[in-house]
Amino acid sequence: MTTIKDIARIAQVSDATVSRVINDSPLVKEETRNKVLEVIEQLNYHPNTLARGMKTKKTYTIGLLVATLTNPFYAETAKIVVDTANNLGYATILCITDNDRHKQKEYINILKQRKVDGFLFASVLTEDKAVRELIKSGAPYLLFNRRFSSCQDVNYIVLDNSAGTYMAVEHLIKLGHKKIAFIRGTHNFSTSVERFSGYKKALEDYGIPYREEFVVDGQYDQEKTIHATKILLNLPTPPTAIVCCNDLMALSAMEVIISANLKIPEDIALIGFDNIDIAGHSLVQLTTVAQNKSLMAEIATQSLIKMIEKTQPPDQLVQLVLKPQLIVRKTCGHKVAEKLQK
Amino acid sequence: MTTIKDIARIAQVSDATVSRVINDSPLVKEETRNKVLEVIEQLNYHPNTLARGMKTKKTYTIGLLVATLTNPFYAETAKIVVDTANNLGYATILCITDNDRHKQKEYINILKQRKVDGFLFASVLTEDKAVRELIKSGAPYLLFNRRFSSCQDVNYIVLDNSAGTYMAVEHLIKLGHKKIAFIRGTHNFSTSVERFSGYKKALEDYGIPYREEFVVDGQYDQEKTIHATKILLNLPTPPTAIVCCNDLMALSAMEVIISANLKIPEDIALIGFDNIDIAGHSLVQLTTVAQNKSLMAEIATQSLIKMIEKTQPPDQLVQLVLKPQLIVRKTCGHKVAEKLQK
DNA sequence: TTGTACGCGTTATCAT
DNA sequence: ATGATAACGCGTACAA
Repeated sequence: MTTIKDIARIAQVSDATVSRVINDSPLVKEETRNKVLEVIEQLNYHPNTLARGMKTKKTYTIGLLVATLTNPFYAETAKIVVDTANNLGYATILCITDNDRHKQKEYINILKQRKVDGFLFASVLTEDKAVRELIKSGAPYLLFNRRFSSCQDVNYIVLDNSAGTYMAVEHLIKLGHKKIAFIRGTHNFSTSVERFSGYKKALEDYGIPYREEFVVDGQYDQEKTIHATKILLNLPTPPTAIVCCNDLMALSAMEVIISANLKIPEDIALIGFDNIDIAGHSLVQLTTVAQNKSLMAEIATQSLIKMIEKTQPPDQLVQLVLKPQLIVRKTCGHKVAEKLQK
Repeated sequence: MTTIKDIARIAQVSDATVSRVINDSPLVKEETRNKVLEVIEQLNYHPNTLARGMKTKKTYTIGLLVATLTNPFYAETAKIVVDTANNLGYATILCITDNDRHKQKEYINILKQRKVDGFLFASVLTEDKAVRELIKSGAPYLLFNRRFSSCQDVNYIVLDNSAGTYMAVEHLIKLGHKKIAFIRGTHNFSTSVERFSGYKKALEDYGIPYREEFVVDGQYDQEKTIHATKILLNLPTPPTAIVCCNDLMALSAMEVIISANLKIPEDIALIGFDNIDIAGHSLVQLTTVAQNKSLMAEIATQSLIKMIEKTQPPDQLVQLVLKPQLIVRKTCGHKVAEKLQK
């Protein structure tokens, strides 16, 4: 392993000079700079980030904590984070929490030991002691996609999830639907909670009574969603439309509806959330609420790094709520048939 | 930031003793050990991995280089790698290469500077100078999923891709198909090359002449696959079956076939490769070649870490070729209609 | 413009 | 069983 000393020896200068060259210090003669650069090139020398980090207290590394990668939303998100961070000179340590508090806590410790410069949480639960403590410790961090239920003093960038489902339900109502069901996600994800509240608010605003039997739990889980959908279909008066907390759940609901020999959208309209790639496939054509994932992930990464580099005043909170967009495809059809309106 | 010295001072022992406690050395009296542990607990002390790495030359970090995360195959793979590594005490730095030589080279340098203990390449091209050099330098590494075209002295774990398409084509032939097309992937991915050779071999073994016009380029790209499929459908004598180099391409081909008002499998049978989640969806029901991604990723990670920890003799190559499995679903149907057989 | 010397937090070697 | 000290590779204050 070649070190700064090897370079110094061969270039016949001191370690300090080599260090200056590496760090683009202006206090070095053009001539010696070139001589040093030459040797660096020759020996294919690369400074040791660890040693550098010991002095500077900077590792140029961030930690990204996501619940899962099998949900395309997080996969796409992670890609943007890694790319953006890399462009700004930061490496990304990936941690997969499975929505498990303990795993997340463990990962936080690992990242702390590795002295990462900042923490990017894509999937916090509605409350989390370990994350709160980390925040209190003053470490640069940012929550995105999901946030706490109480977030006054917390940095976050999220979608206006409530507005998203509101638009979806509104769209269905304008299509003539009155019996609109909702398949919920997990109760301790802010996305899920907020999407549910948007559903309720839209019903309320349009004077449609809230019916408890139309709200079932899918918990972002395939099995549970299948079960929940079956319950909806077997209701004495089943819904004419179903809004799902995300696309993956809508996909599962779709399977149940089809195997019950019902037609989408003729018998049942369906709307998802996230606009994952497959939702646009001609076989699927899922109406859904889109969020600009790339933008969110990019801004999140940039903001975090600004915080790290103190470009942004440390006491100033980052709190951003992005607007969703309804993507109308085939699964909610046009006007609903008269017979279903009753 | 609390360091080993703080602990030592408060516990009234030397740094060395604290270090011994941290590293579970037997050479420390039970009494003092407890005293130290208590202080560690109190101050919530965590050893600095960087400083440790400086001495031990071990960072307990690996680099994972994947082409993309938007392909579910890599997303699932990355999840397993991260989990497996974590269980063995290693963190994972994620790098996304976009199949770009230069990006990959840049990432290799970044990882070298960070002194990662090993490199896991999920998506090398059929040849790559930067990777070859890394290998020559003696760093622990493992190629998986894709490998070089010439691999005598290289560690790799891959699927028997050739056997995979062979099984697919064989299945189609036994169903009565004779006009079987193949949509190729990118020429400099070993997966693509090997899958193509399996296609050719099956035709040969069953005495079906190879037809150049039946082989088109999809290059693992949506647009290109759509274009390629259109070409196939517009042939004077179009194929009765299409084998795609992966599921994502099959999904795209499917869109074209459907929008041409052709039926799958009645008019055209379709087979993919990878068995991504969505392939099993009731709307899709794609026949495909499955590989045990999880197993491959897990073995790969474990093998790499064995190499790092020298549990495995360093001169012994890891070369593993896993067997694929044909998953028969609806997109290739039963016996093909007489009229198509001609 | 350049060099010397120290310290970052830890482990390892040598004493004791 | 424990402590003092050097070393890992680098950056930087200070001196020259």
